[in-house]
Amino acid sequence: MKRRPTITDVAAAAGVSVATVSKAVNGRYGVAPETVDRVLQVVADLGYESSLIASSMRSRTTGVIGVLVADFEPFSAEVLKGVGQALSDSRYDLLAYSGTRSTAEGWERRSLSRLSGTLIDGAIMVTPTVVNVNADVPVVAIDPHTGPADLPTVECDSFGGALQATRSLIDLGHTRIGFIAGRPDLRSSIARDAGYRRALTDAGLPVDPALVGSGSYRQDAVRMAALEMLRRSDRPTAVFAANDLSALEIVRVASELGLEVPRDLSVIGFDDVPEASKAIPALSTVRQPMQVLGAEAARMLLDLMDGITPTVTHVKLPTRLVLRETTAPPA
Amino acid sequence: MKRRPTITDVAAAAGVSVATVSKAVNGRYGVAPETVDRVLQVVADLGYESSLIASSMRSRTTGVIGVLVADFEPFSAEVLKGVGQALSDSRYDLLAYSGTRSTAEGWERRSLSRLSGTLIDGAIMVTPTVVNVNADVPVVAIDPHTGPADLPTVECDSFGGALQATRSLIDLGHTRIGFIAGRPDLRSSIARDAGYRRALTDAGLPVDPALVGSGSYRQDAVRMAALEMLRRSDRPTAVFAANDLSALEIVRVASELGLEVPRDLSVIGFDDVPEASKAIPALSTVRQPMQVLGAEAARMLLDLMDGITPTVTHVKLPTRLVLRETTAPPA
DNA sequence: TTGAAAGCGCTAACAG
DNA sequence: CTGTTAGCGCTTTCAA
Repeated sequence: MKRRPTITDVAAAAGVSVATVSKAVNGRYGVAPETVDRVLQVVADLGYESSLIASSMRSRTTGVIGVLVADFEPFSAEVLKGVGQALSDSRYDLLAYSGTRSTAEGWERRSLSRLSGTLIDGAIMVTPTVVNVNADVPVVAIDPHTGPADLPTVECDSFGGALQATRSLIDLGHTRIGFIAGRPDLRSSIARDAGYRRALTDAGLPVDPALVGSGSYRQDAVRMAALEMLRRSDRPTAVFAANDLSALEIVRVASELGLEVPRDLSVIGFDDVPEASKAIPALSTVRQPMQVLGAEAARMLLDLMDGITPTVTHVKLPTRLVLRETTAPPA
Repeated sequence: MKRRPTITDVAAAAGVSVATVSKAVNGRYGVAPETVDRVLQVVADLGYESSLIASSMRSRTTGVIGVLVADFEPFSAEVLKGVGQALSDSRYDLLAYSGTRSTAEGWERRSLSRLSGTLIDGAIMVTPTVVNVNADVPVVAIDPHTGPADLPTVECDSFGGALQATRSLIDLGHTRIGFIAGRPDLRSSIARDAGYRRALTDAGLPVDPALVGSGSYRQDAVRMAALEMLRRSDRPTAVFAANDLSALEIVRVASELGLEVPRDLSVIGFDDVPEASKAIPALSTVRQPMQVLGAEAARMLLDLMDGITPTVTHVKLPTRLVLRETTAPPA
């Protein structure tokens, strides 16, 4: 907890000006070799490291890529791993930022604004609520907001995944199938909702509004919706949830209500976060390649930053149904 | 990609000085209510957000906590989730930083130096190689470097875990048990090594240097060590690896060599990262509570930043053996 | 109640 | 080859 040495300290100790230190440290032309040596020696002695912040204020470029997330939950964590891997042999540092303080709508707008222009050379936004941002750096969105996307985006086939999940429930013999929706502002959530409805309709089953709850990916909202749905006398025998964390919460609620999964209730989630397969019983779900999502976004961003106009600006990756222990025919 | 508005833009548009804008935005005393209103209106219109970087250069405090990792691999990702959860209802933003560019020793020294003093109010370093850092903010280390730690630390019982893992192999009937070591600069790696040796010694088994490889947690090094070890005529019938990623690599190498796991070779890892249970065959491992590690560190850091001297500065959490599909009696 | 001015640590002209 | 100077966007005295 000693005070960090600044460029001024180094300059003083080396008996040169701060400008010379800057040049020496950054390997700029026009410094005598012996001066460089002396400066670097002092740098080593003092353990000096240039402040990323101060440098970035002047030099418009920092070699840092930012990943903006609402929260460090399992989904973002997986995406982050993918981005990290894709960037591991690039020359960029990686900075992940979550504005804990502003769960409010528009967090990414704020975060991006605060970091861009100085700290980061490019950004990846994960499940942004707002798509129309003003940054002075290239931005790629993963699983973006609904509405016109002027941003390059990477997402997965939510409609197809939801269709498949719901169909599998139907194939098992379920006819009363509930749905807990996700964040209504995300394009992917809407697609999952649509996939669910389509599967029912295709099978000639009615869509009962009483079996559609709004969870918004928030634990408390999911709990409330699940409680209401499962307490009904005509409760569903299966529920499809728009993401795994919601599905896991439903399983919890079911068990509190004395319902056994999957005997009394089948549950399918979406994402296949690590927590899904670790749960007891292991959660059936729709796997989306989260790490690939991140890696793909990183690749696009890298191109963008190199001034390359990407040929594909909207990537959609396939999903796959993974049936585990929370699905069974109705009792 | 419009240019981000700065405080100067706001000032101009509102017809006041930048100083006034600053005061209005930050709710300082001494600004006429109507001026405040006008300024905030312009702020909203322009979509202005103060630059985190510029602010942090002047105001010694930012409300941001930094987590410094070498890489966004599974272990750090889990830790990050824990930190995020612990901080979710604090007033702090969370910033995770990985210096991709400097895999070199001392990355955390550099990262910390570059971020602290300006950008972050406190830091958590994950598996730092260097423990003697000069930051001007409080720092907590997770799974730290060996050597005298003047830093508060959080880690798990690596010795006990390794002991248990190796013993379980012995109990299965194995007598030739290999070990692929981790990063020799980490205290936890050394403890795992020691636990392995102790288990063998306790059982009256010799420690064969030919069965101890150095992996350093790096895939290529692990591969080489595993290859060498498994090609021997007197190859081990079981291997304990200092972390899961190493163990997974060993399984891969074994299969390339035509050895079937666990029939021809038992493997146990350490950590229980999500990838371990998803692997085929599912990896037997020593579970360490990675998220709790992160949460615990966050709690300590919060105290430190509040000026509270923590009563316990070195937390050690228990581990638990999780036997899955990569362990069996020797053929 | 407001604004002018200094300065955080650093880089980039430009002089010397 | 080196130092002086001028900011980057912001906050904070201190006068007006």
